[in-house]
Amino acid sequence: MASKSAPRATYAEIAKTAGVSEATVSRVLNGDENVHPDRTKAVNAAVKKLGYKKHRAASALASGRTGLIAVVIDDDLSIFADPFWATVTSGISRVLMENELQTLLMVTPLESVDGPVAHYLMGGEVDGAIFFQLHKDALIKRLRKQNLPIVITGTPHSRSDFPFVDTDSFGGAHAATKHLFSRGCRQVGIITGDIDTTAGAARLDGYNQAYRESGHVPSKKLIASGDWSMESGRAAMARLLEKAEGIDGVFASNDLMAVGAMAAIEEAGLRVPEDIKIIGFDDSVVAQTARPALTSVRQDIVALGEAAAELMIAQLRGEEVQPRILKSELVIRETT
Amino acid sequence: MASKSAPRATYAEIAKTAGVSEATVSRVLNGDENVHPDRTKAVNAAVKKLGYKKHRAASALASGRTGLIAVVIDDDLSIFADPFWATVTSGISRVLMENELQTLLMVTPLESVDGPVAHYLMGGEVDGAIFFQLHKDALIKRLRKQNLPIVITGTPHSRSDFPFVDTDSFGGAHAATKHLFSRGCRQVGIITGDIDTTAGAARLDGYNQAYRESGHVPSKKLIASGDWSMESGRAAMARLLEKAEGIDGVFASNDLMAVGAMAAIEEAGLRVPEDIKIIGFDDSVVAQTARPALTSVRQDIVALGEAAAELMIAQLRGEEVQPRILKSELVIRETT
DNA sequence: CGATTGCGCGAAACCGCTTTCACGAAAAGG
DNA sequence: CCTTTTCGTGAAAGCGGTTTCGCGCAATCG
Repeated sequence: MASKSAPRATYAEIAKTAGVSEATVSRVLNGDENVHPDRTKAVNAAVKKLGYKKHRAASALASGRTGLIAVVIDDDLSIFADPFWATVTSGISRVLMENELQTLLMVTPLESVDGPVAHYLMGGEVDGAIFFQLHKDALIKRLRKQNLPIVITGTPHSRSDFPFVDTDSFGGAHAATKHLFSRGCRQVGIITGDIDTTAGAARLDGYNQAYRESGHVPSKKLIASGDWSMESGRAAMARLLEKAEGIDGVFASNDLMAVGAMAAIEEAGLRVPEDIKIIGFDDSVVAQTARPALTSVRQDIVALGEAAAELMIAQLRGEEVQPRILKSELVIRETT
Repeated sequence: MASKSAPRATYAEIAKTAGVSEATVSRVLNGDENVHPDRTKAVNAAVKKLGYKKHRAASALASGRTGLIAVVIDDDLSIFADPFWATVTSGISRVLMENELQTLLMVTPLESVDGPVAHYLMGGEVDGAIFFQLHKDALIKRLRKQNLPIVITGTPHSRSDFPFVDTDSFGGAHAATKHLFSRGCRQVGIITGDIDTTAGAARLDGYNQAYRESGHVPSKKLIASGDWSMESGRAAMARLLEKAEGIDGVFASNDLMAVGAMAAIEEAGLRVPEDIKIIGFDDSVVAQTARPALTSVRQDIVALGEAAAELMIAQLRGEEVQPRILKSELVIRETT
């Protein structure tokens, strides 16, 4: 199909022009210490002169290392439309590239432990896999058993020792809630995300903790559950307005729900932030485009991706790795 | 590193259990017609029995086909945070996977014609490349010359015969502008995107065309330029309000600028849609979260990705391909 | 100073699949 | 019935690196 205009250089040529054996070329190109400096120099010179680039497939075949890291999004397409994941991915990609690794993107529900993706991952086609939005971890366990380096983005449900990276949801929610109190709110409600997700649960925990520290007890009436969507935020806020009289502050577990809540408040004839103050989570575009602009908990999403990639690379090097939790930060705008 | 618990099956074993030669196994597995049905059956049975999966690297080395398609985003990380590109990518990924191809993601500025990415692409590491957000096409031309199948997402600047896919920007802008007139607007302005981009120019053209069809001539005062950002939309709208008295409708070339414009209108003490009607482009999340909810031109972004992948696959098959322009559609909400 | 150790290096096997080549058998032609 | 094609097939030569193995040589030891 693709005819190569410039027939790429091979070890054979490098070996010849450098006056060494192919074995030595390989040693130099793979950073083997035990090569005489002179030869190393000769090889490097030949490499540069010939504009040599290693042939991945050949290298992979011989060494078993493909130089490919899969980024697996265990969901259908829609999830990837969330800028969050795209941003994480770009962070991953950058770090991987710097380390001579390529990012293989797989957006697909991981139905079964032996679906096509599973086979792909277990078939040694990649050197490691980074998971987003993991639903069940049966597959992961299998992969782990095969010594496939794994990193999970987001806190996994099971208490297993999977390497993972995540934002400090608890801390962010805690800070947000505290900020609402410090701004004079007395009755602070929360709109939770899907409680089955670890992030949803952690944000609720952070809220509860901050509430207790303020010396009060959060009434059940102040807690309304959503599912991360704008519409669910609007509905949850409507319920709060009805049940929790005197509510004057709301921590929404993500920006989309916060915007929904703002709509509900407006519909009820109240004003943000005068009557009710609002904080979101994620500091996404919608936080910035909302009017009034939404105070939100920012996570450094690119850094999250970078951390994931770094954890992967550490594993590839055979190092032991610890989960990494990234700090979050409150960005104060006009809704508080 | 990764010790394989189950040492994968090879052609040798399949050949033995099927009672044929490795060559025949290869033929069957690659869809060669000239194999006796009996042997084909035997091979397929053996494959299933042994749970065989082809070893990509080996296959790639021998055949020169890697099964990898690069998705190259010629920009820094930030661009990928735009849900637009992520969504396109997910569409691409889905179609590629269905065709046994994998998506290799490369997010990086394509500085030069012989940067690392360029070499990577020219080095036969991938079977094809799909480009986003292409800045200059020197590299593309080179790749094309090497017979590397290429697809560009978005309309390329040069009139070259690159296969590309795009949304009908002209048509969308045209429909949006017409809609504003039909809603009773008399003085319809436009906030353009970056005019140097083909999309920016096409949207302006569509606006002009619709204006002329309405029997009027668009005054220069009604045209303000932005750069796709919310802030630029706000500034552009402020200028329009100042210069173009009587303006009662605005087509913003994307949603972000539309939202910025709405903010400016509100700041000026006017109301949307009563005083000024607004239409955006993209139908992104912000269009849905804006209050009032923004009327916008929707493009089927996933389909755009799918079309890109299909064009790639067609080229891989050696077929001639035509550019593909996808229809856009007006989604009417509360701002018109 | 002979024996042992260790270092640097090349020969060659190998990774798993693809593809060319040539050969025997069956089909077609005379 | 014999020759010429056609068809199906296996043997074997790669594809381009990596890695094991063992050899010569110099440094170290007793």
